[in-house]
Amino acid sequence: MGLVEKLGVHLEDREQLAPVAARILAYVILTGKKGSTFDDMVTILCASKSTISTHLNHLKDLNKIVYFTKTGDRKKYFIINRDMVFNHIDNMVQKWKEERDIHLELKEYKEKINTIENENEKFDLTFHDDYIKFIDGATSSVEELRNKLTNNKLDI
Amino acid sequence: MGLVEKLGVHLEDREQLAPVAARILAYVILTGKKGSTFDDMVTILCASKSTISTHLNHLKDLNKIVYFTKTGDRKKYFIINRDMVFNHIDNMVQKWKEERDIHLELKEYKEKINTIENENEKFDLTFHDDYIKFIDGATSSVEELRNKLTNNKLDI
DNA sequence: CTTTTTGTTCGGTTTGTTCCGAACTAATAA
DNA sequence: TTATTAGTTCGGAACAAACCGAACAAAAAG
Repeated sequence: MGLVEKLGVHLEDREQLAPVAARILAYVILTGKKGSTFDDMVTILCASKSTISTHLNHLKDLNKIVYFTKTGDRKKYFIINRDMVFNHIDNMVQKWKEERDIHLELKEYKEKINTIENENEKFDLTFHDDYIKFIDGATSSVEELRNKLTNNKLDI
Repeated sequence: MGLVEKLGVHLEDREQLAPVAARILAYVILTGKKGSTFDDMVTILCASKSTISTHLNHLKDLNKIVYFTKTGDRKKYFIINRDMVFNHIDNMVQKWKEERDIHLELKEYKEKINTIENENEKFDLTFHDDYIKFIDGATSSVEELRNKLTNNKLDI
């Protein structure tokens, strides 16, 4: 499946995962609700058991995947965590918040310097204001969207 | 300056830069419009000339920084590119577009499988629909915001 | 024409990441 | 009890990234 590779490359970048970890996630997404087992992944992704084990636990720790079991079957069937979309949004918003705090801190620092510095070396603060304005707008619109998605989910 | 470190750590993560490259960007941001020179950075960031040279050129290639010169002075004075906010937004939107395409491709693939698979193994497509809906909403609101910021800039 | 300033380029070391194999565990099956 | 299944843990190999120092270049200054 070329799709595993294509999606894998994308996830590697977006989720900051090691190559095999990204392939696992891609494969789990492509396999869907019937679930993928440890052995499937060892075979299909051509990776060692230790590598699969490590990354699988890592992905579980990151809440990217969950698993179900079948009675009388010791295997774990891994599927993506349906909350991944929401976690993704929440992480994004969280990072924006941190970014906003840093810009506020920078602005504060520069304002302090500005009071003692001579006129033509004064800092231009519009950069930080623009950024903060952007973050505020982006955050509120994305959060609004998140709520809309939550409501849609409840409708089903 | 602890702020260089704090901002540096943040930029390292957000812009995917090497430690020293992120410190350079942080220092340039904190120095403001009076500009930072090559030698300033070698001294203050405690890095070798080769390291500063490489990363400085890299940041220039990435359009993160620009420089001005003074007549009768060979030094280059580096400042951040004022378009960094817009480039950041554009990159984000670009990545979202790529993500959207992948979700469409995945959905297409799963729809094809669904026609031949038995009922209880059918793929659930709402995941991709949710994601695409999220990306569309996020993109349009962020682009609207971008336009607002552009207009504000013209007002000055 | 030699020295200084302002960098660049190259080779190598250090550091960190990613993956593998081999040995292990814990549970079930024979 | 022994074998098999389903994984985990550890040590290290292979590779990649980040940084440094030394040698070099190009322009201006002395």
